[in-house]
Amino acid sequence: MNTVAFDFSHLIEKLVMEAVRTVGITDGFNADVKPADPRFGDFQANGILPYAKAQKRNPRELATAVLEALKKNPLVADGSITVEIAGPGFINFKLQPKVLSAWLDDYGSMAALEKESSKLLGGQNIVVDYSSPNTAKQMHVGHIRSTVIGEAICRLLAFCGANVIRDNHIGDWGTQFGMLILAIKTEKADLGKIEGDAIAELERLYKKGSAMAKDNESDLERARQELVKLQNGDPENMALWENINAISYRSFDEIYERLGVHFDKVLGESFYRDKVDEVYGELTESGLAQMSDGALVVFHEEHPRFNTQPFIIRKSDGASNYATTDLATVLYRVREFHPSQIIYLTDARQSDHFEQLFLTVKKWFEKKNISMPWLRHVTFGTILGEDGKAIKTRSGESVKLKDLLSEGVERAFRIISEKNPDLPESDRRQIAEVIGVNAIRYADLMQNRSSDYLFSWDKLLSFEGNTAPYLLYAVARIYSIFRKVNAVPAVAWKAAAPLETEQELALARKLIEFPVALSQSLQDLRPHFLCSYLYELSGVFSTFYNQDKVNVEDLAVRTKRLSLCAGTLLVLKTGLNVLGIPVLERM
RNA sequence: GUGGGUGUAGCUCAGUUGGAUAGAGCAUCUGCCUUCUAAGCAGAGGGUCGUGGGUUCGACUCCCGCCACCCGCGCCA
Repeated sequence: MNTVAFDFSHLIEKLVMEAVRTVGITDGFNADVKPADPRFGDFQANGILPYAKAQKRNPRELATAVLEALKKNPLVADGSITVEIAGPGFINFKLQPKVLSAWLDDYGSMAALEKESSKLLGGQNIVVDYSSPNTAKQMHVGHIRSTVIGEAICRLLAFCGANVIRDNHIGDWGTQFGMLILAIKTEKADLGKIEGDAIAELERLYKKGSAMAKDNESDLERARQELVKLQNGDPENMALWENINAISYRSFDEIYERLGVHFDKVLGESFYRDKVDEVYGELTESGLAQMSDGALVVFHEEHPRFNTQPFIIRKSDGASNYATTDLATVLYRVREFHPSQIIYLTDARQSDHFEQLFLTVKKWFEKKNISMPWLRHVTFGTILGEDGKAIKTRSGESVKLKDLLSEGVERAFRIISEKNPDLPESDRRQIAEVIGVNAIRYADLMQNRSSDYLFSWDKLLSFEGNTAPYLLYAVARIYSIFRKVNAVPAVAWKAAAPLETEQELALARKLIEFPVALSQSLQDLRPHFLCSYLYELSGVFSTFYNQDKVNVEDLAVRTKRLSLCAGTLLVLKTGLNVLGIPVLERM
């Protein structure tokens, strides 16, 4: 049985709202509770000021009235929470040490944290469409964001109680196959007998086919023919296509394995190829789509741009495109998974496409009386090269994801070997794998996803400051403490001395903010809020670690500090797990 | 042309939706390893928040104008 609230900002908001009601305010009031600067308290309610302004009342007087009402609340009356007014009318709240330790006791296990957090989304089905590489090409640095941010969002949603369907919408049915098959046939390449890196060989063949088609009109025509044959189910080309996909999937899985990413559904665009006729039919029949220059398109009359900028759902040559399969995919997902939300992770350049898609689906579903899930386009910025321009897929210069990960692991291995030469090499290799891969992952997660970022080896592989190694280091030091005292990490607040030192209190106060950071990340699906929180928590822990020795003679003090360590470990582990990052017991 | 994004310390970035003295990391400088892992800790310097107006008790945050860069805009995904 829990003795204190999980999310104190909610609790305090409730207190304020109750107090406000007793002074006669019934509506139009927003408590606006947020974590406070430690100088002022643990939380602050700023809502008095805007309300007083709107009502033309004196904020200080109003705050005083609310304060008097707050004092009647049992938690304030018994001294668990102290309240005061500051400045023009801020209300500051400070939690007493016993309340902090009560929280740490109530929520001292991952199960307890997850149980509370899962109330946020309570079992709704959410489809997340992320990663989505194209077959016949290697995953490159540009795929990091969708994959890593997408995975973190899936884990965040799942931790907050959603039933997440991870769907990798592979690009396996595009125009690239005509040129690729052309090159394969020209070289008489045997896909079953490629030596070495098969996916790299496919990529070479694709580039060759692409160059052939570009230089020579008849080759371009041949490529088109190969594509048509494939789309008509020609056995030879189908066999090639299946082989190409098998090779591609193997290379994707290598990356996903390293990143710990596992999909529930891997339905490529090809999966929808027999479902597009229904889309043409329904959109035409319902009057949403019309012919224009030989193509089937959707205009949105009420929209200032999409009234003239078409959403092309069938090309003039009769072939389907991205828009078609996306429409068919929404319908399939709604029928199959009954989601409350469908979330797409792609870079921001596709905003128009998704806006048009969502508008079209909305009207389509209204006509067909299908309930509309919340369609969300979660965008992220572009990864830029040194020249400030987007790293291009076909430039041949793009950094392969595989190489990036290997470089990260290599660098990590050198550092570990230098810092900790006594560890056996196999241990150092394992540790390096976790640190290298997750330094890269974290570098992507820790910044606000909407901005572009400059690709730089040093940045992605940095091991200092706000990085995964810093967080993992804090975790490793906690494990080390428990090894030293020969105990397993667990909280034991009943036997602990009261929280006392500045560092102990600062750490406890940081720990109880976990639910706030979690909700903040969830609200806009921005993992960087959680990263910032975990980084700050690690910083507060490091200060505590340097100031307050844990392994001391006084048993009650030692128990308290060990409990703080266990609590910190728990929150770090849980938070990192939400981000998709495993922890290490030593490094 | 039009729509969107970005602009905060030398560099790379945060800034919880209008709150209290704008914060980190890197780089520079000063201290701290016989004591639980120094990938760490304590501290110093470094800012006209692109720019000009406006709104108000209060603006990096909201509104308007301007500048710079990036991206999208009919058969790629």
